[in-house]
Amino acid sequence: MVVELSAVIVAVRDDIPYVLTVLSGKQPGLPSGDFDPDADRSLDRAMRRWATERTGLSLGFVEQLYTFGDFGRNPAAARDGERRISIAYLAFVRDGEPREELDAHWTNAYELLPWEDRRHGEPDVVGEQIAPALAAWVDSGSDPDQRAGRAERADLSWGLAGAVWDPVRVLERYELLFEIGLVGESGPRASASLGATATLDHRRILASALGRLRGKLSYRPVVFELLPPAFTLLQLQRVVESLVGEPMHKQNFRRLVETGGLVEGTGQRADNSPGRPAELFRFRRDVLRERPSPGVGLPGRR
Amino acid sequence: MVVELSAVIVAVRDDIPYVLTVLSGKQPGLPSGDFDPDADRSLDRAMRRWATERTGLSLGFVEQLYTFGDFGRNPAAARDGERRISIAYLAFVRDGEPREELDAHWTNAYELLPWEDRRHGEPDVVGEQIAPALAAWVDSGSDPDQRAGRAERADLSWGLAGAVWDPVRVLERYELLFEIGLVGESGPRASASLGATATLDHRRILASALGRLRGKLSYRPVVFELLPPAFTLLQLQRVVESLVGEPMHKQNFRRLVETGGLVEGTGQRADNSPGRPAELFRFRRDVLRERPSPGVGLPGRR
DNA sequence: ATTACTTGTACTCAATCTGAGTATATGTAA
DNA sequence: TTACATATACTCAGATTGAGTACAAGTAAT
Repeated sequence: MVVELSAVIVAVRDDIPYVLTVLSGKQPGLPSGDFDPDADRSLDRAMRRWATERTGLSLGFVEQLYTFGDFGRNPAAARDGERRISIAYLAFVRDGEPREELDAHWTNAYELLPWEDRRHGEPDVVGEQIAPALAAWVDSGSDPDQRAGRAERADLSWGLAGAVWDPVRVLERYELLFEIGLVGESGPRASASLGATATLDHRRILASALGRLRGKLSYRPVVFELLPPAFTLLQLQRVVESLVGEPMHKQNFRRLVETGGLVEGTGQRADNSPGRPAELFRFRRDVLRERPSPGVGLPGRR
Repeated sequence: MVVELSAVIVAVRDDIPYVLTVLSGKQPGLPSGDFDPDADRSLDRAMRRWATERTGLSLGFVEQLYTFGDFGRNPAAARDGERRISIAYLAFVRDGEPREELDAHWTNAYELLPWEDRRHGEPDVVGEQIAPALAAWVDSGSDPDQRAGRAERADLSWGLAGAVWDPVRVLERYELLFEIGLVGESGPRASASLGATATLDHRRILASALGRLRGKLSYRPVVFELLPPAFTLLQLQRVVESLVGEPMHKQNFRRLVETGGLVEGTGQRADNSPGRPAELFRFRRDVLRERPSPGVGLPGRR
């Protein structure tokens, strides 16, 4: 059995979350490579070494995401009878570093998962294509029980029919679209408004990365690994919003991070801004010992 | 490379969280088996089938935990030059089911990780053995920077020196004990008050399972998978406490789950109790559509 | 029958947190 | 000097939380 490592390397720039992709054939895919147990003593170590060698980037936060091993989902592998499991990692790169490296590019994560960006309201795809397709899928259930089950699943993951939109359920949403045939991992099923496609199930891996990341934001101060050491509160807010995919109340956000002890002002101020110059803040490490799970909480999460 | 599946199968009975263990040689270990890609199309499927066959239990909630592949940590594997990675799963079994099966036993999780049970205050091991050992380790740092780093790590994970005890950081704590040589995965380093040992790094897997489980409790209604369909509020509270390892305020807990819409009363009442009979409640599924992340929140998590 | 004891359930109260604003400050560019 | 843009301070009502007090409804002992 071949064990493969793949990485979702994330950077935020200009309010857009980017993932590092490489071109494999005609489609973009996540950087990945086979794990060689003779070269590295542990998976985590292999991941770090290999990612830095391959991309030239220095990773900040790194976390193992999930191990994928579904031979039914990878048509190519199934055909060749290849046995391959893929261990996915999530890693952050600080803004400033992102640059084109080797054959790698930075791809807007929301180009691959367009329905996840709700900063400017619900994207049109949801109402125009996704919701109708979900409704049809629900109705096509064979008996009332199955239809009820399908309706609940659709409503919960997509926040329909009075249910709440949960930014964290990225994977659930993707899986559902995949199941009803709205997104394919390659081939003709793809439609532009449903996002660019990627090799194999790399979009699925991205979905699980985005979900994990969003969840983590609210109880671990991981955003700061994506920001320069000093930043304005608006910069911080924009990065959070870009990741969570939802807008936040500016004054309350400020209060949250300031009185929450997550940041502290450096005396300096940013100069490049259009309006009144903002004070530069830095992450306040001491918050870790004061609060068990400090994060920038998603709005309305209850 | 051999891919192995292992499972942390959890059940709660009499306010004690149990994990299913099998005897491998002289020590208990988690049930595990090699993954055969020809028998199962996906890892998750393999896990379910294999666990039910092997243990005769029907699993409720199942979630992939982590993939371990550190050849340095498994002395036996290193000696034989064996290349083996292990994909760990967390699974729940409802109370009522737990019974001895085949060669399997239910082991009190806190026998393996005694310092994690703080329901009756901080266990003596912490003050008597762990804290001093940590202090010694901090002091033995080669330079002030290293000592400061060590102190921060020790304080944060163990809630020392004014830091807060975070029930979720189970794995961090175990890793630290392992690093400073206080717990060994086998061999003479073991001391009774530091918990029973288990094969290979199975205690480490258990630690990551307990951490994940504790975290999950607060934002997903997973406890109910461990309880019978109808339960009293005190039963529910005791199960949560046993998993989180901390006591909770009874009246507030009741308010939390009742006004939080997590449960609803069945008209019936329990009869077996010593005092006034309690009403039986059931999980209220509708809460899922009302709130994005309903859980029984850990106390004081902020 | 009464009392002690046990557990369940309702309610209070102050402190804190949250969502949604209004108001004012301090820059740059026309 | 005036727009305009962003930053930051402050208000206020409603909800949530932590910590109790009080009372209800059973069983077992006297």
